[in-house]
Amino acid sequence: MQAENVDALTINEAAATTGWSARMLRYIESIGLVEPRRSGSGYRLYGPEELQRLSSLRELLDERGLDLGEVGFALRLKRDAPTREAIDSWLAAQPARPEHVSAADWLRFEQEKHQRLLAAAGERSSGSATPQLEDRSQGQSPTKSAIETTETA
Amino acid sequence: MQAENVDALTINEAAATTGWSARMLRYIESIGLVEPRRSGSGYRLYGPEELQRLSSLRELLDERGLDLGEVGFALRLKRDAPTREAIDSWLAAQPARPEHVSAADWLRFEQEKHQRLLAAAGERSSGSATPQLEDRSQGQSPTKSAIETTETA
DNA sequence: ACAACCTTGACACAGGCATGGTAAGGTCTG
DNA sequence: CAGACCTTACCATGCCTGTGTCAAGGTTGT
Repeated sequence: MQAENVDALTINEAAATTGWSARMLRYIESIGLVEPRRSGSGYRLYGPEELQRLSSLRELLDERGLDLGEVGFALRLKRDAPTREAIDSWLAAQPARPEHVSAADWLRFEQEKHQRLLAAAGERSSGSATPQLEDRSQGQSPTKSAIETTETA
Repeated sequence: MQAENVDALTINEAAATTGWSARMLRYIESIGLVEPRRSGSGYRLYGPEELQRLSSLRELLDERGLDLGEVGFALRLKRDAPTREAIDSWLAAQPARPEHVSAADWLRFEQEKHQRLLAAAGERSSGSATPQLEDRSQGQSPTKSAIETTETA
């Protein structure tokens, strides 16, 4: 059979044209990033799409500083909607507390949310933790609220 | 000074309520996933938002099987639009090429698309509202996340 | 003043990632 | 058929991650 590999390269040819080593091409396949089809006798056959993918994969790593695991993660994420949403929701809470919300209000809101967490987390540790840095003072310091990270300006 | 830490826990208290060890809280901070503010004397102060974030971070790892690097990657992705687009474009080529399109044609199309992306990425940096993940202000597509974007625009 | 807390820094260690190499054995082609 | 190519499987290496622990030294509340 010599016609099955039209438009496809074997592993060393693919390596030569994409800049990966044959070893790495096998590795990349093993982690699910590229899946070349196989010839009848088991040879890997890299078609244009695989070659394209491998080239841009290389750019991703070289120019963007990613690693294979990260790309693989993105790939998995693309397929796994629940995890994707979980991540999105985590990210949503992450860097930007809305600037226009007063820190105090926002904090109160968040605290409420967190209260449940604390309760759920259990107070089995209530005696041991010696919470001596608790909110014992409610005096309004003339400056601003306890959180100065937000300029609230 | 005892008023600066209103509504905030020190590291061991935070550890007790979030299920992480103090050691890990420092590590998590070192990789940029959570940034507690500091007291005047340098103590870490974990407010409700940090506690919330730490708790859901734990869920992400325990229930979703992620690791810190992956979450950190998602976070970086949220902030780095060019890389996000590069990944999106890579993913676009990934799972589903319409079976009826000749690989050669498809490759040509992808290359073209890639060209545009590169061009666009080059002259970005003056762009205004870099679209954030949760930035569904006028959402027209329901669940759009960092890695989902590329349905053949 | 003293215990209990906090800080940074370091050593350690298991496991995973990214690579290369090598060996034993099929496949293809001149 | 022989040589060049492919396959899988294993061993090795260097670096990174996640985690603990210990040390020397500030901070804090009673």
